[in-house]
This record gives sequence, structure tokens and C-alpha cells, in this order.
Amino acid sequence: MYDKKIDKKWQDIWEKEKCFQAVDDFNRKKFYSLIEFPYPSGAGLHVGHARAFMGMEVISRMKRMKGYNVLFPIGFDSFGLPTENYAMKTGIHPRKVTDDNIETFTKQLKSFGLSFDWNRVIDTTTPEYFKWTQWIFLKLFEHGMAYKDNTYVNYCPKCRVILANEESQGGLCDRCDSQIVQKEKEVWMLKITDYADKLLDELANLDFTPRVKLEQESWIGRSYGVEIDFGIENSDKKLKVYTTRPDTIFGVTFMAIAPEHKLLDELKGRITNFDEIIEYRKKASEKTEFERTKIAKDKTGVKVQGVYCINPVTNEKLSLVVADYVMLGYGTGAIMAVPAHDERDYEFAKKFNIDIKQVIAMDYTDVTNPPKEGAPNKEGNGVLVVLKHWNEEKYVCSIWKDYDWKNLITGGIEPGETALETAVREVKEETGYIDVKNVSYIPFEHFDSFYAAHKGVNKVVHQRDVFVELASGKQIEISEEEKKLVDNVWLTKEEMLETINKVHHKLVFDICVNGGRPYTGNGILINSEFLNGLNIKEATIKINEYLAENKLGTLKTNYHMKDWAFARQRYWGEPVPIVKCEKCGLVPMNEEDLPLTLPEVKDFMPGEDGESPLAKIDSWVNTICPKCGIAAKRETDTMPQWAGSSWYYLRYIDPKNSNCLASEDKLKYWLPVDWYNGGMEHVTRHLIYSRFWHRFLYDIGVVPTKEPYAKRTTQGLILGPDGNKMSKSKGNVINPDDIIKQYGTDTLRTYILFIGEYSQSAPWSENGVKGAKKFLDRIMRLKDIITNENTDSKELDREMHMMIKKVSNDYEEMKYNTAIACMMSYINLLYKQDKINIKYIKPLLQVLNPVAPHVTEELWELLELENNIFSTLWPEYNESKMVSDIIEMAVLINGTVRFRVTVDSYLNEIEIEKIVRKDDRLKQYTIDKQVKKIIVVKGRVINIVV
RNA sequence: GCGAGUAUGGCGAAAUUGGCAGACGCGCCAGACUUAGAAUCUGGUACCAACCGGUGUGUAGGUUCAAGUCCUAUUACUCGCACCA
Repeated sequence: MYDKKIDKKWQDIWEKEKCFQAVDDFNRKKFYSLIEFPYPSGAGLHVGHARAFMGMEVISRMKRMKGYNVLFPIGFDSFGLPTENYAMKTGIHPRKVTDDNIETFTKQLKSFGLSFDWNRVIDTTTPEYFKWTQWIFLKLFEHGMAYKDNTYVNYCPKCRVILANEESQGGLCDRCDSQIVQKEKEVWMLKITDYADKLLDELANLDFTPRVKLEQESWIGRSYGVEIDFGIENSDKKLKVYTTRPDTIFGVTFMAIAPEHKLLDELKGRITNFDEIIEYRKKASEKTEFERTKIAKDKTGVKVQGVYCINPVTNEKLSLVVADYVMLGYGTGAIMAVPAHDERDYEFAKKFNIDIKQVIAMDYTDVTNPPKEGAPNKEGNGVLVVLKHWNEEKYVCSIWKDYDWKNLITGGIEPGETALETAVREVKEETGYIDVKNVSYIPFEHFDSFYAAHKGVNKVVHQRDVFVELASGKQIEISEEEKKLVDNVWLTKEEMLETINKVHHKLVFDICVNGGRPYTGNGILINSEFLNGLNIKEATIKINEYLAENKLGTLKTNYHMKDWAFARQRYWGEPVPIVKCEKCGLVPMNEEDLPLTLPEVKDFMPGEDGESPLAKIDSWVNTICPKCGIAAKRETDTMPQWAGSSWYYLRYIDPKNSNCLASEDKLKYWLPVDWYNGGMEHVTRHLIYSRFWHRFLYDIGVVPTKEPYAKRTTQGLILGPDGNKMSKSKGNVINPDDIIKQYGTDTLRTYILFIGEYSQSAPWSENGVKGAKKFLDRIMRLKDIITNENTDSKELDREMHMMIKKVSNDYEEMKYNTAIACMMSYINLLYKQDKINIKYIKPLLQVLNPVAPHVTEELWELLELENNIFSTLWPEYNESKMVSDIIEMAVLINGTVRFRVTVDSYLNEIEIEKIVRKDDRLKQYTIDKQVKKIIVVKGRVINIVV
């Protein structure tokens, strides 16, 4: 039996003998494994933490046994709002709250038996630590990467703090889920956008899971486009817009500008409805981010009276509108609107009755009859006709007799004819109907490309689409030829959409009966003067050249990621080491005066208007300017929660160094982190921030690697027994302490890893825990069947070596569930023997040790084996022991397993086939049948086709 | 809306990447040991027919000697981003 009393015994031994301390021995091969250090909340550790830590715990213990010098550190990310909120509520100082929580966390972590190096513990709230957080800030400031800006920022009214973009995803506060409002404020910003390209491009060289890479890519959100200056009528001023579609510039029918855009103020004197615009601006600012992006799909806006823009390419006069669907923070805060080819512009144009001008025509290639390479191209003009019944809601579909074509009436435009005339003529010729009530264009043109076999040419037909409505059923006789070719049938709208089997015909019909829509796909330029006939790619290149030559626009790359709002109006954070001097401006503190510590205060409440509590402490705020020595004031905002965690993995390398953040040779030895495991929720927050800081430190020569983490993996969530996310309100939270108390630490560890695929979420099951306990009991009971006698067998050898191989490989791939399953299978095999020699048990204990260290240490000791198990060498496997003399193969008749054969393993496919052919059992399946083919896949199956 | 992922017994899940579907665990059934229970051990356990056999990896097609795995369409759920110009 596995008695949980042994847990404490081994934990004490590990602690006393400092078994898992990393040593700075630069001659040994190193392995730096990292977990996300916890935030010491009052709630304690939960089973999710345990899962997150266990992944790297197994890797770390295995790597040690494989001879690596392993650094597996732990610390506490202790600045943050919950602690401060708790302090505000209870009046207990955050320092005290933090210390108490850290104590609880430490106790818990130790009870998990995790093999951390407890000698390197860090706490981000100690002055010894945040001295270097402040030092990095000074470096950022020195290199122009930290700046103060008066700008619109995300503000959480409930937490009363400014939030970074990363902390307000979806328009909600990361902490409290309140809706974020936009607030204009002067705050510290970090220029993370300067590093957007580096962060994006370097991803290619990193071993991060695909999902992590993808999320970072889309978060950074690079797009290539052009900034174009549009003129303002009767003014020298320009309206700069950003667009990724300069090819559509001939389709611009209006200009739109963000409500907060400065140009509006600059043109104030000329705008005759400025009051209306101010009113609109006010309304827009009151909307939360959430309303502006999610709920308010309905477009709103105000036309700017008295101001017109000039399209620099066409010199067309364009009206200007203020609309809050244009964001100040992206691009230039103004756009050229092309309703024909942009969904948002289209919606707006429809609502406000603005012209829609098509400049991209869909280029449809007939897939059943595509253009042939080498054949000459011939252009033409044609029409597609939607013909409507005179008194029913029905339309004509042409069904071809010799082909599988069901489509609209089509025809070529004759010289001198308009498309409308062609449509009427084709209707008459193909259907005989002559009494037309209405003829009009469907607002959609497109190209049809196909190979015209009878003429040996590739045709590219520019199609106009026409709607024809009949007044009556008056009909003339049509030619015999036409009658032979097609049947024209009347169908309802729904039947038409089901029947038409050519994609472009269906689209034209759909637009005709269900209304227009913006076309955003590929195509060929029309109505665009010198761009006509080009495809989008070619047109983009040509217009960009034109814009550059005429100094109208410049290429510009934009990012979805914004600069990092780096300030919290709170007490419990790192003070920003900057002094505001009336004469010198923003002055950095001298490095030797760091750390700048927090003053003792009684009142932690932030001010009503988002002011830091530090602002109320005059004795702290008032100081002298480090540059000129006159009276000055300190910056009162503190750094955000993410500051300390952006570089903590560096401090682990040299946690007690008081001269620098970590010594150069130690950094050189330990960096990069070889493997970092953590949560998906940090991918666009902590992970991106710390990559940014690290890259900056690399650029200024502080760290020796471009990237902090060589490999990044993520663990899945543990859900409650009910399959829901664990939460206090749902009452489905599992406390790891309870599990340890009842079943022992190793049971918790084993179950957590056995629960399912490591990166996937999985629900908790009490019965599953019992299963893990049973397995560990069976491990302990192995001592009952141990013997000194020789129990060697080829089968045992084979199974043991295969087990060692599978478990070793599975650990490396974080497939802990199948590794444990394999050990379970192996132990089942051991129990099938009456007695078993210890040599078959030792390797099992060794490979199980990373998962269940207490149990394996205990049994190792009981068996009086050498040393502690964790200091033994990882067992080797021998491929040659894994081969078997005979192999069993399944015989399939037409894909169904019918019987099995056992053959010697040295036989080749042909010899195996001979044996199977002679097998008596085959006969019953081949009566009245012939064996057509036999496929032998050695070691797997033999498939006989009859 | 865009992007990504998942879907397999009563349950958690495996499947060497195209080669015997359901390893391992839970649960359940039967048996052994027990006065009895607990624990432990042994055997069974996808479904239908219960004899030959047939059907099964969300749904519908396709490729192949062979498909959970590849292709096409489709549904449901999860996650990420979201008026990104």
C-alpha cells in the first residue's frame, strides 16, 4: 500500500539535502525549465496550478536523471490588484497580505513534492527585485522606448485604472469583466510597436506550439498598405488615409474620419455644422468600446458640411463624413470609402444613400472548361439576363439538353448595341417573349473566362447583368435550332437558387432578387482608367508606383498591436523612477539611487478621477530634480502588474546579484530558457511583453540571446466534475490539499497527468483519482513478488525495453497519459508472473519517479537499492531486445479480419504470402471465388482480395 | 464576420500517421477469498443478431486492396480576434 505518511518524509529529505539545487557549473550541459510563477492570491493554489507545474516537473526530474544540470526555479509575481483590493477592504498592509499568501503558497508547493530549486526564490515586490525592474524602465526611457503621451486609453471605471490593450480584450476588463471606456489621459507608454516586426519575424525560429504562434501573429496583426493624401477643397490641408486596397481608388465615393480626429478642429472655421459634429463626438465618446464594436453594428455618422475632399488620382470631389466605425487608433484615423468593395463602407453608403461604384469585376473561370494554356485570348462583351414572369414571382432558367448546364439567358453584345438592347433581343430570340415592361442593369459586372473549343480560343467575356421584366405572355415562334438546344422553364426564386449550377450565374441572380452586396473577392479592374484590365495584384503595384511618382502616397505597414499603456493608478506596484521638473521636464532618477521604494501609507484608495494614491503623499512626491537640483515632483503612477513578470526568468539565473540584474557569464550559460510551459491566456499578454523586453535588452547588449524562450507549450484546463470551468460560484472547485490529505501527493500527481491529453481540457473525476491510487498501491506491493531467482524471459525483456522507450519518448512530448498507461500495462504483465526478479522492477521505478517520486523513493529504499532513486541514471533501452522471433498477423478477406497467422519474423512478404495461400482456413472464403490479389504489410496485416 | 481546433463505448480516453478501432483507467457484470462487508485477486464488458454473420469513430459523399486518419460538402460545440480600413 502507498501510505501518504511517506510524503512528508521524502519532502524533508529533499529539502534538508538540497537535492534539486542548480549549480553554476558552466562545464555541464544545462537545462532551464520554466513554469509561469504564480500570483499569490488569498485563494491558494488550485488543481490547475498543479497541472501547469507537473508538466515541467516531470521533464525536470527526467532531465536530471539524464545527466543535465537542471534549473527549475520558482517565485512569486506579487504586485497586483487583488492584494491591494483586499488591503483596502481590510486595512491590512499589502506587504503583510503578500507575505502571508507567499507563506501559504510555499507550504502548498512543497506538499506537492515539486523539485524546485528553493534557493532561488524571488518575489517581485521586494526592493532587491524591483530595483532592477526600475532599472530596465530607465533603460527603456533612455532609449526612447518609454514616453509619456496624452492619448485615448482604455479605462476600467470599476478598478479605476488605465488598462493596456492586451488587458481589455473584447472591450472588457481582464480583472473584473467591467466594460471599458475610452478616456483621454496623459500616461506612460512603451513603444512595443517598434518591436512588432522583430517579434513577428522571430516566431519562425522558435519552437512554440502552432496555436501560440498563430495567436501572437494575429495579435500583432501586420498589414501592408499605403498612406494616401487626399486634398481638401480650397485648402492646403490634406487628409491622410491608410488603405490596404489602393487599387480601388477609382471606386472611392466618400471619405470617412474618426470623431476624435484633429483635422476636424483644424477646419472648424469652415465647417458650417460644427455643433452637430461636437454633439456626435460627445455621443461617440460616451459609448463604451463594447458598444462601438459589438452592439452598434448599425452605422452612424454626420456629414461634414462645407468641406469637400479631392481624390488625388481622379480629382473628383468627395463628401466627408464623421463616423465612429472609423477608429482613431488604427491607421491614420481616416479612410477612403469604397462601398462597392468593403462591407462597412457598403453598409454606410446604403444607409446614407451614397453612390456605389464598382471597380473590381469578379473574374469567373469555368472550371469544367478552363482556358487552355497557349491558346490565343479573345475578348468579348456579353450579358446575363434575369427574366421575370409577367404576373408570377417566377424567373426563366435555361436548361441545356446536351450539357449539364442550368443557367441564365446569355448572349453576346453586337456592335452598336447597348447591353440593355442585347438583353431584350436575346430574350426575344431564345424565348419568343416580346412584351417587355422593364429593363434595367443589375449593379454587378463580371468577367467570364473559358475555352471556346469550336474556335480554338480562350474567351474572356466582360459580362453586364440585366434584369428584364415582362408585361405579358405575348410570344412569337422561336427557331428550331433554339428549341433543340435548351428548355426554358419558369422557376420560383428558391428553385432558381437550387437549380442554377454555375456559380457566377447563381450569384448574379442572387444579387438581382436579394439585393446587392460588396464584392471583396479577386477580380479584374474596371472603371479605373489606366488600371483597367489588370488583376488586383497588378493594379496594386501600378497604382503604388503612380502614387509614389506623383508624391501622393507612401507605402506603410500597420499593426493591430498598439503601444503598451504602462501605468496603473495604484499603490501596490513598482514606482516609476522619473521626476517631473518644471525646468528640465521628465528626468530619470540616477541609477545609483534605485530602488525607489514605496512610502508607508494608510490610505490605499485611488482618487476618483483615476489618480494614484501616491499623489496624496506629499513627503514622497516632493523631491529635487536629479539634473538641476530645484524642487520637483515624482511620477505618482506605478507600473502595471506585467512589469515584474517581463524579466523574472532572468533574475532566477542570478537571484542575489546586487550589482546587475544577472551576471553576464551566468546569463550566457543558462539562456535561453529551454522549455517554458504555461497557460494559453498569457500568449497575448505576458508572453508577448516578456519577448519584447528581452529583445530590447538584447539590442542594448544586456542579454546574450534574441529570444528568452526556445520552446513554449501550454497545458489544458482542468474542469469541474460537472464539465464546467471551475469557479467558486458554481461550487465545483477541487482543492488539491483535500486530495493530498485523502489519497497522498503521488496520487494527485499521477491522476493529474493521467487525466487526458496534456494540452486539452479535461473534467475532474473522483473515481479516476481512486484508479491512480490503486496503481500506486500495486507499485508498492511489487515487493511481495520480488525474488533473487532468475526469472529471465525474452518476453519480459522485450516488454521492459519497449516500456522504457515509450515512457521516455512520451515524456519528451508531454504525452503523460499514455506514458502512465504504458507503465500500467507493464505492471499488469509483472503481476502475471508468480515471482519476478528485481531487474525487471528497477527501470519501472526509475521512469515512474518523475511522476510519483515519493512512492518510488520509498520502495527503492525498502528494496535496499543504491543511493536515492532521483540520483540514479535514466535507464537505457536496447532496440535489439525489442525484436521478436515470431510475429502474429491478421488475415483480412476484403478488408474484414477472418483469422490470424503466426509467422517467423525473418520471412519476407513473398514467403508470408505463400504460407497464407496454403492455409486451410482460407478455403472457406474462396469457394466459388478467385483470389485476385494479396497485399502483405509485414508486421501488420495481410489483405486478400477475392 | 474572420481565423484555429475538436467530435471515437455507459464515462475519461488510445490508435506506431493510411494497415487488426476502442490500449490504459473508471464504471458495470460474474467468480474467488471472507460469518459479512471493505480491500484484494481472477475473468468478462462497442452495438445488433445471440448459430453462420452483420453494423460501427458527428452527418452525407469520394479516393484506396485497406480510411478514425486523405479529399469534398455539411452540422454541432470550444477557443482566439473582431467596424484592422
